[in-house]
Amino acid sequence: MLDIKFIRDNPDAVRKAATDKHVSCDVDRLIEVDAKRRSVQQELESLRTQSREGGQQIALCRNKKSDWYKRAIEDGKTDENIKAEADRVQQELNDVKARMKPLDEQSREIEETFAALMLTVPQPPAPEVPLGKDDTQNVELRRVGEIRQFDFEPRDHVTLGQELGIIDIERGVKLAGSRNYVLKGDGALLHQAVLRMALDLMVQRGFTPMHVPVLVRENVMTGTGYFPTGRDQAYLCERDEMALVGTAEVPLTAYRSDEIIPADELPIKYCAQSTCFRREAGAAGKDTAGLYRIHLFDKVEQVIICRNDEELSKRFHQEILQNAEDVVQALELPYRVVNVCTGDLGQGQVQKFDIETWMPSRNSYGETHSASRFYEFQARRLMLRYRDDNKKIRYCHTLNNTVIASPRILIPVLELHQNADGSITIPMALRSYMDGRERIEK
RNA sequence: GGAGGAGUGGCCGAGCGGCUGAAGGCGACGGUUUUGAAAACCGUUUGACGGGCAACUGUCACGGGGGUUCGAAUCCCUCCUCCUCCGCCA
Repeated sequence: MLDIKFIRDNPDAVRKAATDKHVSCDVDRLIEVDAKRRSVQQELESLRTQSREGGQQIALCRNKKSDWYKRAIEDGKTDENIKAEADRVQQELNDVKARMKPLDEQSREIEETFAALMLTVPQPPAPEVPLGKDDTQNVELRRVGEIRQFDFEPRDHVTLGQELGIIDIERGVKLAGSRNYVLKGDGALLHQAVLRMALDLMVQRGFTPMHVPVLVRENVMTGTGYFPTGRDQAYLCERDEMALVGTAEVPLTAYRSDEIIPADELPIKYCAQSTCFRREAGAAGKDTAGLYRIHLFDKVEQVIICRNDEELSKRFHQEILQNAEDVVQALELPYRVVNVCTGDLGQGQVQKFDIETWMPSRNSYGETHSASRFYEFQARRLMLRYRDDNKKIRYCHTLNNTVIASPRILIPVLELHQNADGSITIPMALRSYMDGRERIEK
Protein backbone atom coordinates (compact mmCIF):
# COMPACT_ATOMS: atom_id res chain seq x y z
CA MET A 1 0.00 0.00 0.00
CA LEU A 2 1.15 3.50 -0.74
CA ASP A 3 0.52 6.77 1.07
CA ILE A 4 -2.63 8.33 -0.37
CA LYS A 5 -0.87 11.69 -0.27
CA PHE A 6 1.85 10.29 -2.51
CA ILE A 7 -0.80 8.96 -4.88
CA ARG A 8 -2.58 12.33 -4.99
CA ASP A 9 0.67 14.15 -5.71
CA ASN A 10 2.09 11.60 -8.17
CA PRO A 11 -0.81 10.01 -10.02
CA ASP A 12 1.31 9.61 -13.14
CA ALA A 13 3.97 7.63 -11.31
CA VAL A 14 1.29 5.27 -10.03
CA ARG A 15 -0.31 4.95 -13.46
CA LYS A 16 3.07 4.14 -14.97
CA ALA A 17 3.77 1.55 -12.28
CA ALA A 18 0.44 -0.10 -13.03
CA THR A 19 1.15 -0.19 -16.75
CA ASP A 20 4.72 -1.46 -16.36
CA LYS A 21 3.71 -4.12 -13.85
CA HIS A 22 0.57 -5.17 -15.73
CA VAL A 23 -1.51 -4.40 -12.67
CA SER A 24 -5.00 -3.03 -13.09
CA CYS A 25 -5.57 -0.02 -10.90
CA ASP A 26 -8.03 2.78 -11.55
CA VAL A 27 -6.04 5.74 -10.27
CA ASP A 28 -8.54 8.37 -11.41
CA ARG A 29 -11.37 6.66 -9.61
CA LEU A 30 -9.24 6.32 -6.50
CA ILE A 31 -8.43 10.02 -6.45
CA GLU A 32 -12.07 10.86 -7.03
CA VAL A 33 -13.23 8.57 -4.21
CA ASP A 34 -10.56 9.98 -1.94
CA ALA A 35 -11.81 13.54 -2.49
CA LYS A 36 -15.37 12.47 -1.82
CA ARG A 37 -14.26 10.54 1.23
CA ARG A 38 -12.60 13.55 2.76
CA SER A 39 -15.48 15.90 2.10
CA VAL A 40 -17.98 13.48 3.62
CA GLN A 41 -15.71 12.93 6.58
CA GLN A 42 -15.46 16.63 7.23
CA GLU A 43 -19.17 17.15 6.96
CA LEU A 44 -19.81 14.26 9.28
CA GLU A 45 -17.28 15.54 11.77
CA SER A 46 -18.91 18.93 12.00
CA LEU A 47 -22.31 17.31 12.59
CA ARG A 48 -20.76 15.17 15.30
CA THR A 49 -19.36 18.25 16.95
CA GLN A 50 -22.85 19.81 16.99
CA SER A 51 -24.29 16.65 18.37
CA ARG A 52 -21.73 16.38 21.13
CA GLU A 53 -22.01 20.03 22.15
CA GLY A 54 -25.81 19.84 22.16
CA GLY A 55 -25.66 16.74 24.28
CA GLN A 56 -23.48 18.51 26.80
CA GLN A 57 -25.94 21.38 26.92
CA ILE A 58 -28.76 18.96 27.74
CA ALA A 59 -26.65 17.43 30.46
CA LEU A 60 -26.21 20.85 32.05
CA CYS A 61 -29.93 21.58 31.84
CA ARG A 62 -30.70 18.36 33.63
CA ASN A 63 -28.14 18.79 36.37
CA LYS A 64 -29.57 21.21 38.91
CA LYS A 65 -26.38 21.12 40.92
CA SER A 66 -24.17 22.35 38.11
CA ASP A 67 -22.67 25.83 38.26
CA TRP A 68 -24.20 26.54 34.94
CA TYR A 69 -27.66 25.70 36.27
CA LYS A 70 -27.26 27.81 39.39
CA ARG A 71 -26.05 30.72 37.34
CA ALA A 72 -29.01 30.39 35.00
CA ILE A 73 -31.37 30.53 37.96
CA GLU A 74 -29.56 33.59 39.30
CA ASP A 75 -29.98 35.18 35.89
CA GLY A 76 -33.70 34.89 36.43
CA LYS A 77 -34.50 31.77 34.48
CA THR A 78 -37.02 29.36 35.90
CA ASP A 79 -36.82 25.59 35.99
CA GLU A 80 -39.49 25.61 33.29
CA ASN A 81 -37.42 27.90 31.05
CA ILE A 82 -34.45 25.61 31.36
CA LYS A 83 -36.45 22.49 30.73
CA ALA A 84 -37.88 24.11 27.62
CA GLU A 85 -34.35 24.96 26.53
CA ALA A 86 -33.31 21.35 26.92
CA ASP A 87 -36.31 20.19 24.94
CA ARG A 88 -35.55 22.66 22.19
CA VAL A 89 -31.92 21.46 21.95
CA GLN A 90 -33.09 17.90 21.86
CA GLN A 91 -35.38 18.72 18.95
CA GLU A 92 -32.44 20.25 17.14
CA LEU A 93 -30.32 17.23 17.79
CA ASN A 94 -32.99 14.93 16.45
CA ASP A 95 -32.69 16.93 13.29
CA VAL A 96 -28.89 16.69 13.28
CA LYS A 97 -29.15 13.00 13.83
CA ALA A 98 -31.52 12.64 10.90
CA ARG A 99 -29.01 14.43 8.70
CA MET A 100 -26.18 12.24 9.93
CA LYS A 101 -27.84 8.96 9.19
CA PRO A 102 -27.63 8.97 5.37
CA LEU A 103 -24.17 10.54 5.56
CA ASP A 104 -23.05 7.77 7.86
CA GLU A 105 -24.16 5.13 5.42
CA GLN A 106 -22.57 6.98 2.54
CA SER A 107 -19.35 7.32 4.48
CA ARG A 108 -19.27 3.63 5.23
CA GLU A 109 -19.71 2.77 1.57
CA ILE A 110 -17.08 5.23 0.45
CA GLU A 111 -14.54 4.03 3.00
CA GLU A 112 -15.09 0.48 1.82
CA THR A 113 -14.62 1.43 -1.82
CA PHE A 114 -11.61 3.52 -0.94
CA ALA A 115 -9.95 0.72 1.02
CA ALA A 116 -10.58 -1.76 -1.78
CA LEU A 117 -9.10 0.60 -4.37
CA MET A 118 -6.07 1.31 -2.17
CA LEU A 119 -5.32 -2.40 -2.11
CA THR A 120 -4.98 -2.43 -5.90
CA VAL A 121 -2.32 0.28 -6.05
CA PRO A 122 1.09 -1.02 -7.14
CA GLN A 123 4.40 -0.06 -5.61
CA PRO A 124 6.46 1.78 -8.23
CA PRO A 125 9.57 -0.22 -9.21
CA ALA A 126 13.03 1.15 -8.46
CA PRO A 127 14.72 3.01 -11.32
CA GLU A 128 17.29 0.23 -11.64
CA VAL A 129 14.57 -2.28 -12.57
CA PRO A 130 14.64 -3.05 -16.30
CA LEU A 131 11.51 -2.37 -18.28
CA GLY A 132 10.05 -5.56 -19.72
CA LYS A 133 6.87 -7.46 -20.37
CA ASP A 134 7.56 -10.83 -18.72
CA ASP A 135 10.24 -13.15 -17.38
CA THR A 136 11.83 -13.51 -20.80
CA GLN A 137 13.00 -9.92 -20.43
CA ASN A 138 14.67 -10.29 -17.07
CA VAL A 139 18.27 -9.12 -17.21
CA GLU A 140 21.06 -11.49 -16.33
CA LEU A 141 23.50 -9.94 -13.87
CA ARG A 142 26.05 -12.73 -13.50
CA ARG A 143 26.70 -16.43 -13.89
CA VAL A 144 28.42 -18.40 -11.20
CA GLY A 145 29.82 -21.93 -11.48
CA GLU A 146 30.62 -24.18 -14.40
CA ILE A 147 27.84 -26.05 -16.16
CA ARG A 148 28.74 -29.70 -16.06
CA GLN A 149 29.40 -31.46 -19.34
CA PHE A 150 28.41 -35.13 -19.14
CA ASP A 151 30.46 -37.90 -20.74
CA PHE A 152 27.40 -40.14 -20.60
CA GLU A 153 23.72 -39.63 -21.33
CA PRO A 154 22.41 -37.94 -18.18
CA ARG A 155 19.05 -38.95 -16.74
CA ASP A 156 16.45 -36.42 -15.61
CA HIS A 157 15.45 -36.22 -11.94
CA VAL A 158 12.24 -38.13 -12.50
CA THR A 159 14.05 -41.08 -14.01
CA LEU A 160 16.80 -40.92 -11.42
CA GLY A 161 14.29 -40.70 -8.63
CA GLN A 162 12.26 -43.59 -9.96
CA GLU A 163 15.25 -45.85 -10.49
CA LEU A 164 16.63 -45.08 -7.07
CA GLY A 165 13.21 -45.49 -5.52
CA ILE A 166 13.35 -42.06 -3.87
CA ILE A 167 10.68 -40.16 -5.85
CA ASP A 168 7.22 -41.55 -6.57
CA ILE A 169 5.15 -39.18 -8.63
CA GLU A 170 2.56 -41.69 -9.81
CA ARG A 171 1.38 -42.58 -6.34
CA GLY A 172 1.61 -38.98 -5.24
CA VAL A 173 -0.90 -38.14 -7.96
CA LYS A 174 -3.05 -41.06 -6.85
CA LEU A 175 -3.22 -39.52 -3.39
CA ALA A 176 -3.55 -35.85 -4.15
CA GLY A 177 -4.03 -35.23 -7.86
CA SER A 178 -1.73 -33.66 -10.41
CA ARG A 179 1.37 -31.77 -9.32
CA ASN A 180 1.80 -34.00 -6.30
CA TYR A 181 4.51 -36.49 -5.40
CA VAL A 182 5.95 -38.65 -2.66
CA LEU A 183 9.56 -38.60 -1.50
CA LYS A 184 10.73 -41.89 -0.15
CA GLY A 185 13.74 -43.26 1.67
CA ASP A 186 16.85 -41.27 0.77
CA GLY A 187 14.62 -38.87 -1.15
CA ALA A 188 12.84 -37.91 2.05
CA LEU A 189 16.15 -37.72 3.88
CA LEU A 190 17.78 -35.58 1.21
CA HIS A 191 14.80 -33.23 1.33
CA GLN A 192 15.28 -32.83 5.08
CA ALA A 193 19.03 -32.48 4.64
CA VAL A 194 18.92 -29.49 2.28
CA LEU A 195 16.35 -27.75 4.46
CA ARG A 196 18.28 -28.28 7.65
CA MET A 197 21.56 -27.27 6.08
CA ALA A 198 19.97 -24.03 4.89
CA LEU A 199 18.34 -23.35 8.24
CA ASP A 200 21.60 -23.91 10.10
CA LEU A 201 23.38 -21.50 7.80
CA MET A 202 20.80 -18.79 8.50
CA VAL A 203 21.01 -19.29 12.24
CA GLN A 204 24.77 -18.92 12.00
CA ARG A 205 24.24 -15.63 10.25
CA GLY A 206 22.15 -14.24 13.06
CA PHE A 207 18.65 -14.94 11.84
CA THR A 208 16.19 -16.04 14.50
CA PRO A 209 14.72 -19.39 13.61
CA MET A 210 10.95 -19.53 13.92
CA HIS A 211 8.17 -22.02 13.58
CA VAL A 212 5.03 -20.33 12.37
CA PRO A 213 1.40 -21.06 11.42
CA VAL A 214 0.83 -21.90 7.77
CA LEU A 215 -2.95 -21.58 8.00
CA VAL A 216 -3.57 -17.90 8.61
CA ARG A 217 -6.32 -15.31 8.73
CA GLU A 218 -7.16 -13.57 5.50
CA ASN A 219 -6.01 -10.18 6.78
CA VAL A 220 -2.51 -11.61 7.13
CA MET A 221 -2.59 -12.55 3.44
CA THR A 222 -3.87 -9.08 2.60
CA GLY A 223 -1.26 -7.43 4.82
CA THR A 224 1.61 -9.11 3.06
CA GLY A 225 0.17 -8.27 -0.35
CA TYR A 226 -1.03 -11.69 -1.49
CA PHE A 227 -4.70 -10.74 -1.22
CA PRO A 228 -6.96 -9.57 -2.78
CA THR A 229 -4.94 -9.80 -6.01
CA GLY A 230 -3.67 -13.35 -6.16
CA ARG A 231 -6.43 -14.75 -3.99
CA ASP A 232 -7.04 -17.47 -6.56
CA GLN A 233 -3.50 -18.77 -6.01
CA ALA A 234 -4.22 -19.71 -2.40
CA TYR A 235 -5.99 -22.67 -0.92
CA LEU A 236 -8.82 -21.31 1.20
CA CYS A 237 -10.43 -22.88 4.22
CA GLU A 238 -13.56 -20.86 3.78
CA ARG A 239 -15.52 -22.32 6.64
CA ASP A 240 -12.92 -20.90 8.99
CA GLU A 241 -12.05 -17.83 6.90
CA MET A 242 -8.45 -18.92 6.74
CA ALA A 243 -5.95 -19.44 3.95
CA LEU A 244 -2.95 -21.71 3.53
CA VAL A 245 0.20 -19.71 2.94
CA GLY A 246 2.34 -20.10 -0.14
CA THR A 247 5.44 -19.09 1.81
CA ALA A 248 6.61 -18.49 5.38
CA GLU A 249 7.22 -14.89 4.31
CA VAL A 250 3.56 -14.32 5.16
CA PRO A 251 3.53 -15.29 8.85
CA LEU A 252 7.10 -14.06 9.41
CA THR A 253 6.45 -10.61 8.00
CA ALA A 254 3.10 -10.28 9.74
CA TYR A 255 4.44 -11.58 13.04
CA ARG A 256 5.01 -8.05 14.38
CA SER A 257 2.05 -6.42 12.64
CA ASP A 258 0.07 -3.80 14.55
CA GLU A 259 3.11 -3.11 16.66
CA ILE A 260 5.37 -0.17 17.21
CA ILE A 261 8.66 -2.00 17.36
CA PRO A 262 11.32 -0.56 19.68
CA ALA A 263 13.90 0.95 17.32
CA ASP A 264 16.78 -0.81 19.01
CA GLU A 265 15.32 -4.16 17.95
CA LEU A 266 15.81 -3.26 14.29
CA PRO A 267 16.85 -4.78 12.02
CA ILE A 268 14.84 -7.89 12.81
CA LYS A 269 16.00 -11.00 10.99
CA TYR A 270 13.76 -14.05 10.98
CA CYS A 271 13.95 -17.34 9.17
CA ALA A 272 11.58 -20.25 9.15
CA GLN A 273 11.03 -23.52 7.44
CA SER A 274 7.44 -24.10 6.47
CA THR A 275 5.30 -26.10 4.16
CA CYS A 276 4.07 -24.00 1.24
CA PHE A 277 0.79 -24.46 -0.57
CA ARG A 278 0.19 -23.18 -4.08
CA ARG A 279 -2.82 -23.73 -6.28
CA GLU A 280 -0.92 -22.85 -9.47
CA ALA A 281 -4.19 -21.59 -10.93
CA GLY A 282 -3.81 -20.63 -14.55
CA ALA A 283 -0.62 -22.67 -14.90
CA ALA A 284 -2.36 -25.62 -16.51
CA GLY A 285 -0.06 -27.34 -18.96
CA LYS A 286 2.97 -25.37 -17.78
CA ASP A 287 5.98 -27.17 -16.29
CA THR A 288 4.10 -30.41 -15.96
CA ALA A 289 7.17 -32.62 -15.80
CA GLY A 290 8.59 -33.71 -12.49
CA LEU A 291 9.09 -31.73 -9.32
CA TYR A 292 9.36 -28.26 -10.78
CA ARG A 293 5.88 -26.83 -10.37
CA ILE A 294 4.03 -28.56 -7.58
CA HIS A 295 1.22 -27.77 -5.17
CA LEU A 296 3.08 -28.45 -1.99
CA PHE A 297 6.69 -28.07 -0.97
CA ASP A 298 8.87 -27.01 1.92
CA LYS A 299 10.92 -23.90 2.06
CA VAL A 300 13.25 -22.08 4.40
CA GLU A 301 12.55 -18.38 4.07
CA GLN A 302 14.45 -15.33 5.31
CA VAL A 303 12.77 -12.05 6.24
CA ILE A 304 14.26 -8.74 7.30
CA ILE A 305 12.35 -5.89 8.89
CA CYS A 306 14.40 -2.71 9.05
CA ARG A 307 14.26 1.06 9.38
CA ASN A 308 12.65 3.20 6.73
CA ASP A 309 15.77 3.90 4.70
CA GLU A 310 16.12 3.02 1.03
CA GLU A 311 19.90 2.70 1.15
CA LEU A 312 19.64 0.36 4.10
CA SER A 313 17.00 -1.68 2.28
CA LYS A 314 19.27 -2.02 -0.71
CA ARG A 315 22.11 -3.20 1.51
CA PHE A 316 19.95 -5.84 3.17
CA HIS A 317 18.69 -6.85 -0.25
CA GLN A 318 22.26 -7.71 -1.22
CA GLU A 319 22.72 -9.50 2.09
CA ILE A 320 19.76 -11.83 1.68
CA LEU A 321 20.75 -12.46 -1.92
CA GLN A 322 24.25 -13.40 -0.76
CA ASN A 323 22.84 -15.78 1.85
CA ALA A 324 20.97 -17.64 -0.84
CA GLU A 325 23.90 -17.67 -3.24
CA ASP A 326 26.01 -19.19 -0.50
CA VAL A 327 23.51 -21.99 -0.10
CA VAL A 328 23.49 -22.73 -3.82
CA GLN A 329 27.27 -22.66 -3.85
CA ALA A 330 27.41 -24.99 -0.88
CA LEU A 331 25.35 -27.42 -2.95
CA GLU A 332 27.92 -27.06 -5.74
CA LEU A 333 25.34 -25.91 -8.27
CA PRO A 334 25.88 -23.45 -11.13
CA TYR A 335 23.44 -20.57 -11.21
CA ARG A 336 22.81 -17.10 -12.48
CA VAL A 337 21.31 -14.04 -10.90
CA VAL A 338 18.76 -12.01 -12.82
CA ASN A 339 17.38 -8.55 -12.29
CA VAL A 340 13.66 -9.15 -12.66
CA CYS A 341 11.96 -6.78 -15.11
CA THR A 342 8.90 -4.65 -14.38
CA GLY A 343 6.44 -7.03 -16.04
CA ASP A 344 7.53 -9.93 -13.85
CA LEU A 345 7.46 -7.96 -10.61
CA GLY A 346 4.77 -8.44 -7.99
CA GLN A 347 2.38 -5.65 -7.04
CA GLY A 348 4.29 -4.68 -3.93
CA GLN A 349 7.86 -5.36 -4.95
CA VAL A 350 10.30 -2.51 -5.54
CA GLN A 351 12.96 -4.76 -7.00
CA LYS A 352 13.52 -8.48 -7.22
CA PHE A 353 16.58 -10.61 -7.90
CA ASP A 354 15.96 -14.21 -8.84
CA ILE A 355 18.54 -16.92 -8.55
CA GLU A 356 18.14 -19.43 -11.33
CA THR A 357 19.93 -22.71 -10.93
CA TRP A 358 21.04 -24.82 -13.87
CA MET A 359 18.70 -27.74 -14.54
CA PRO A 360 19.99 -30.16 -17.19
CA SER A 361 16.57 -31.68 -17.90
CA ARG A 362 15.20 -28.25 -18.73
CA ASN A 363 18.40 -27.37 -20.54
CA SER A 364 18.15 -23.96 -18.90
CA TYR A 365 18.38 -22.10 -15.66
CA GLY A 366 15.25 -22.49 -13.53
CA GLU A 367 14.13 -20.14 -10.77
CA THR A 368 15.00 -21.45 -7.33
CA HIS A 369 15.18 -18.26 -5.27
CA SER A 370 13.48 -14.91 -5.29
CA ALA A 371 14.78 -11.96 -3.30
CA SER A 372 12.52 -8.94 -2.97
CA ARG A 373 12.47 -5.64 -1.23
CA PHE A 374 9.26 -3.80 -0.56
CA TYR A 375 10.10 -0.54 1.13
CA GLU A 376 6.91 0.38 3.08
CA PHE A 377 4.46 -1.51 0.93
CA GLN A 378 3.84 -4.42 3.28
CA ALA A 379 4.53 -2.45 6.45
CA ARG A 380 1.72 -0.01 5.68
CA ARG A 381 -0.76 -2.78 5.16
CA LEU A 382 0.42 -4.55 8.29
CA MET A 383 0.88 -1.48 10.50
CA LEU A 384 4.44 -2.51 11.11
CA ARG A 385 6.03 0.56 12.66
CA TYR A 386 8.83 1.88 14.83
CA ARG A 387 9.69 5.21 16.42
CA ASP A 388 12.62 7.00 14.83
CA ASP A 389 15.22 9.14 16.61
CA ASN A 390 12.83 12.09 16.61
CA LYS A 391 10.14 9.94 18.24
CA LYS A 392 8.17 10.04 15.03
CA ILE A 393 6.27 6.90 14.12
CA ARG A 394 7.41 5.47 10.80
CA TYR A 395 6.65 2.43 8.73
CA CYS A 396 9.34 -0.23 8.60
CA HIS A 397 10.83 -1.59 5.42
CA THR A 398 10.53 -5.30 4.68
CA LEU A 399 12.52 -7.73 2.55
CA ASN A 400 12.52 -11.44 1.98
CA ASN A 401 14.23 -14.19 0.07
CA THR A 402 14.15 -17.92 -0.31
CA VAL A 403 16.95 -19.72 1.49
CA ILE A 404 16.04 -23.03 -0.05
CA ALA A 405 12.90 -24.58 -1.50
CA SER A 406 12.68 -28.32 -1.76
CA PRO A 407 12.03 -30.50 -3.66
CA ARG A 408 12.54 -28.03 -6.51
CA ILE A 409 16.21 -27.69 -5.54
CA LEU A 410 16.51 -31.48 -5.69
CA ILE A 411 16.14 -31.23 -9.47
CA PRO A 412 19.61 -29.74 -9.99
CA VAL A 413 21.04 -31.58 -6.99
CA LEU A 414 20.09 -34.96 -8.42
CA GLU A 415 20.66 -34.16 -12.07
CA LEU A 416 24.02 -32.44 -11.68
CA HIS A 417 25.48 -34.83 -9.13
CA GLN A 418 24.44 -38.02 -10.89
CA ASN A 419 26.90 -40.67 -11.98
CA ALA A 420 26.90 -42.92 -15.05
CA ASP A 421 25.61 -45.84 -12.97
CA GLY A 422 22.56 -43.88 -11.86
CA SER A 423 23.83 -43.15 -8.37
CA ILE A 424 24.05 -39.66 -6.85
CA THR A 425 27.11 -38.14 -5.24
CA ILE A 426 25.96 -36.26 -2.17
CA PRO A 427 27.43 -32.74 -2.04
CA MET A 428 29.91 -32.30 0.79
CA ALA A 429 27.74 -29.76 2.58
CA LEU A 430 24.93 -32.30 2.93
CA ARG A 431 26.88 -35.33 4.02
CA SER A 432 26.77 -34.56 7.71
CA TYR A 433 22.99 -34.45 7.34
CA MET A 434 23.00 -37.81 5.52
CA ASP A 435 24.73 -39.92 8.08
CA GLY A 436 28.14 -39.13 6.56
CA ARG A 437 27.34 -40.95 3.37
CA GLU A 438 28.89 -39.99 0.03
CA ARG A 439 26.40 -41.48 -2.36
CA ILE A 440 22.78 -42.36 -2.87
CA GLU A 441 22.45 -45.62 -4.73
CA LYS A 442 20.01 -48.42 -5.21
C1' G B 1 -18.54 -29.65 21.85
C1' G B 2 -21.25 -28.34 27.02
C1' A B 3 -21.30 -25.00 31.62
C1' G B 4 -19.34 -20.72 34.00
C1' G B 5 -16.00 -16.23 34.24
C1' A B 6 -13.26 -12.36 31.95
C1' G B 7 -11.46 -8.81 27.99
C1' U B 8 -9.89 -0.85 29.73
C1' G B 9 -3.58 2.94 27.65
C1' G B 10 3.65 -0.29 27.42
C1' C B 11 2.01 -3.27 31.99
C1' C B 12 -1.22 -3.62 36.54
C1' G B 13 -5.83 -1.61 37.69
C1' A B 14 -10.34 1.94 38.86
C1' G B 15 -14.70 3.45 36.50
C1' C B 16 -20.38 0.62 35.38
C1' G B 17 -25.17 6.29 31.12
C1' G B 18 -23.16 12.95 30.44
C1' C B 19 -18.06 16.44 34.20
C1' U B 20 -13.60 9.93 31.45
C1' G B 21 -9.06 9.49 26.06
C1' A B 22 -10.04 7.61 30.57
C1' A B 23 -8.33 7.92 38.36
C1' G B 24 -4.31 5.46 40.89
C1' G B 25 0.08 2.53 40.61
C1' C B 26 4.28 0.44 37.87
C1' G B 27 7.51 1.13 33.88
C1' A B 28 9.87 4.57 30.40
C1' C B 29 11.69 9.50 29.27
C1' G B 30 13.18 14.68 30.79
C1' G B 31 14.49 17.81 35.01
C1' U B 32 15.84 19.20 40.35
C1' U B 33 19.04 17.32 44.17
C1' U B 34 24.04 14.46 44.50
C1' U B 35 31.36 14.00 43.82
C1' G B 36 28.73 9.86 41.08
C1' A B 37 24.75 6.45 41.74
C1' A B 38 20.42 5.17 44.48
C1' A B 39 16.37 7.39 46.91
C1' A B 40 13.14 11.55 46.97
C1' C B 41 10.57 15.41 44.41
C1' C B 42 8.58 17.91 39.75
C1' G B 43 7.12 17.20 34.79
C1' U B 44 6.20 14.28 30.20
C1' U B 45 4.33 9.67 28.25
C1' U B 46 -1.90 5.91 23.32
C1' G B 47 -3.04 5.37 18.46
C1' A B 48 -5.78 5.93 13.74
C1' C B 49 -7.91 9.23 10.26
C1' G B 50 -8.73 14.36 8.50
C1' G B 51 -7.69 20.05 8.12
C1' G B 52 -3.42 23.63 8.17
C1' C B 53 3.10 26.01 5.26
C1' A B 54 3.39 25.80 10.35
C1' A B 55 2.23 26.67 15.45
C1' C B 56 -1.85 24.03 15.96
C1' U B 57 -6.52 21.74 15.38
C1' G B 58 -11.14 18.36 14.40
C1' U B 59 -13.19 13.41 14.60
C1' C B 60 -12.92 8.38 16.08
C1' A B 61 -11.19 4.34 19.23
C1' C B 62 -12.00 1.17 26.47
C1' G B 63 -11.51 -7.02 22.22
C1' G B 64 -14.43 -6.63 16.79
C1' G B 65 -19.18 -5.43 14.66
C1' G B 66 -24.29 -3.88 15.27
C1' G B 67 -28.20 -1.61 18.32
C1' U B 68 -30.82 1.53 22.31
C1' U B 69 -30.16 6.97 23.69
C1' C B 70 -29.90 13.93 22.64
C1' G B 71 -25.47 11.35 24.90
C1' A B 72 -22.28 4.63 25.89
C1' A B 73 -16.00 2.20 28.45
C1' U B 74 -20.67 1.97 31.10
C1' C B 75 -27.30 -0.86 28.80
C1' C B 76 -28.84 -4.72 24.80
C1' C B 77 -27.53 -8.22 20.60
C1' U B 78 -23.76 -10.79 18.03
C1' C B 79 -18.93 -12.46 16.91
C1' C B 80 -13.82 -13.16 18.52
C1' U B 81 -10.09 -14.15 22.16
C1' C B 82 -8.46 -15.79 26.97
C1' C B 83 -9.25 -18.42 31.78
C1' U B 84 -11.78 -22.44 34.87
C1' C B 85 -14.60 -27.05 35.04
C1' C B 86 -16.72 -31.23 32.12
C1' G B 87 -16.57 -34.11 27.62
C1' C B 88 -13.60 -35.71 23.43
C1' C B 89 -8.80 -36.49 21.25
C1' A B 90 -3.49 -36.57 20.42
